[in-house]
Amino acid sequence: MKAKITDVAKMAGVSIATVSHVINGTRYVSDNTRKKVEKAIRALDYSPNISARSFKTGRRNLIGYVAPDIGNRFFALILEEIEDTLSLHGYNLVVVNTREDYDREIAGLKLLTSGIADGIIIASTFQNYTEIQPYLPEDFPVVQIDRLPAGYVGDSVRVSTFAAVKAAVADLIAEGYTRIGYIASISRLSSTVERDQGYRRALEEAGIPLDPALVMQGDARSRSGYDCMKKLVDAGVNAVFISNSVMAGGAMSYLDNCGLQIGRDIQVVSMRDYEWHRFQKEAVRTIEQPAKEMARLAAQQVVERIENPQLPGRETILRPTYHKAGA
Amino acid sequence: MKAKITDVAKMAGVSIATVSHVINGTRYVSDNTRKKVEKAIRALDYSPNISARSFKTGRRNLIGYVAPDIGNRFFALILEEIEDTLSLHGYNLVVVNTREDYDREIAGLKLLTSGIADGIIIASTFQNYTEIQPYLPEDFPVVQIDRLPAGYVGDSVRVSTFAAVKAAVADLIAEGYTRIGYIASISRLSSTVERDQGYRRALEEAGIPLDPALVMQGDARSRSGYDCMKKLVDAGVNAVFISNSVMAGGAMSYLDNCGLQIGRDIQVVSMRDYEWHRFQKEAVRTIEQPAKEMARLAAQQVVERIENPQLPGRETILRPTYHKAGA
DNA sequence: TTGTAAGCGTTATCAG
DNA sequence: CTGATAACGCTTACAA
Repeated sequence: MKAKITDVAKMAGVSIATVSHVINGTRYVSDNTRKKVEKAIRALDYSPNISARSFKTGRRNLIGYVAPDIGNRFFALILEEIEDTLSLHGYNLVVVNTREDYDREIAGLKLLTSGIADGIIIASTFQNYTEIQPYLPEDFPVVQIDRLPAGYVGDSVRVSTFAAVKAAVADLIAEGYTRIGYIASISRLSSTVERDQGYRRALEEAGIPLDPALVMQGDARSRSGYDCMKKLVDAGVNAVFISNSVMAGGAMSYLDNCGLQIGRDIQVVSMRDYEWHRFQKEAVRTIEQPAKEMARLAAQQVVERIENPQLPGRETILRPTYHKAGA
Repeated sequence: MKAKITDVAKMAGVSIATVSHVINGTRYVSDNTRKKVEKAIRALDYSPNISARSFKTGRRNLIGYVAPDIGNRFFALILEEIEDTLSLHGYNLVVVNTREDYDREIAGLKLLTSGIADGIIIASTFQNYTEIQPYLPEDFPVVQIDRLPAGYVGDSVRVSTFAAVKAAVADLIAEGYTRIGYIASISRLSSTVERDQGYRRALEEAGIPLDPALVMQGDARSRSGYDCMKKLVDAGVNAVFISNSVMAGGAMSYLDNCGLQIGRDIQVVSMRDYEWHRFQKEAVRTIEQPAKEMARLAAQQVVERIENPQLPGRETILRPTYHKAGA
């Protein structure tokens, strides 16, 4: 039978209050008593019952990470960095993978907010904040990461890609490319919307009419990158902007299959959420998201919010970096 | 203020016991009372306090996943599949990333077993079970995955690669390749040891003496794959066996850099822990690990162990598949 | 410098 | 079929 605080108290000949205070360092205890208590703890191999403690204190030292696709290296990278940062602050990480599914996300939020977690970091699959708000108790510590549902006001960390996308597309135009295709990601996401706008604005400012045939709606998976690229090649593009790394993988796979060489036969600009494999490095132009940085900041932010609920909401916006030579 | 069970009981005009039983379906409740209770629950937007419940029951419905490197796609894949499987059974996943660090692994185990988790799935970085045994309370549900520390007896799920590695190397030999290099992974791991043996045995059975200059000790990271490949090329290999996907990425990167074409200038056989990117597919021979399958089985196994502690220990061994044409 | 005792919100054991 | 009520193990006023 696992030892409890009363056993320690009995053995050390003190009250349970004293034992508790020795453990938590929460009030002065004489050297002598402390030693007796510590000895008893060792002798009994005692460790506090975490469930009892969190029941009593209301804190579980657990943070939830609600991600749309853990299989996507971008979100896996964020996961890793969050875990790392949280462990520094004495928190552990509970992972919920929603697979871009509304119901799974809501179920996850319900669960996490029902007493499982002290706070949540979420990359929501919802477009509007009102759709998840009912499942986030008021004042529950939440940090939105990467994506920002419309109408949300509060803590968030994300990367603003509008300017970088616009500049990259403008750059293509300046070099004489005019038939510039675009493979978009899931349209309801704020991150997608921003990239849409960057693409459109660049064309607009150059006086190039938007050709709907060159805009492909992808679904953020590799397969759709492949399919969209195929259609764009058939439509005769000489350059393309791709909205995320996963689809870029698929798209480049297609280019490779039909012998088109990037940088020579076609220009490719892609968002880069994570490191690329070899081969892909040379000629592809990339807009790199500081994923780790984002994750670290988000983790710090939840912890701060938990430990100081009065803090005003903070919106952190990072900038991506454009690599014309590839990475 | 969040509603509690007493509020519901009061509103429905029943005892808290009845409310509890309605919620948990743990004893018969008349239709009438049930409806009253359910109505009150909705009206008050009540949900049970999970902390109180787990304090009382001693169950937290949380499983720990202790992985050596979440950044490695292999372990990320396993993570994803574990999460998926566990959620089916009503469990959530707590992730601890040890980064192949002894201290982090021990700290993680201490934490998880101290009341955080009901069970643990672990790919240990330790060679011997005796080193972690002190941190795993007797009868604590544990499933070892992928790696099997020496001396461990109990639940485990892994892939046996000895036969496949031996066959693949023998195949190279049969085709006339004799200078076959080997890039090994972290030597203390059971998974590495098995592959070592497969490689050695194949040479042995063909009567080829082992040339130490052709055996490189890697560290499971991409960089070391690159460096080891360089040395092997300098040593004049015409084929190579690589012990994991991550190092294979680095190794192939080197081959690419110096213009050596796989399948023509050099044969490459590699363990394949996860999907490859394009380009790498064609000529590389792979030994594919059923990572997802392994993860699913491990998750099911912890749950079974938790729900039926009497169950005899079960060791599950899966077989990899050899793809001579690549994937 | 330390002890006493009141809860925290459930579940589960009795009784009825 | 339902209700009282005693735990569960800890933290934290309040007392001394």
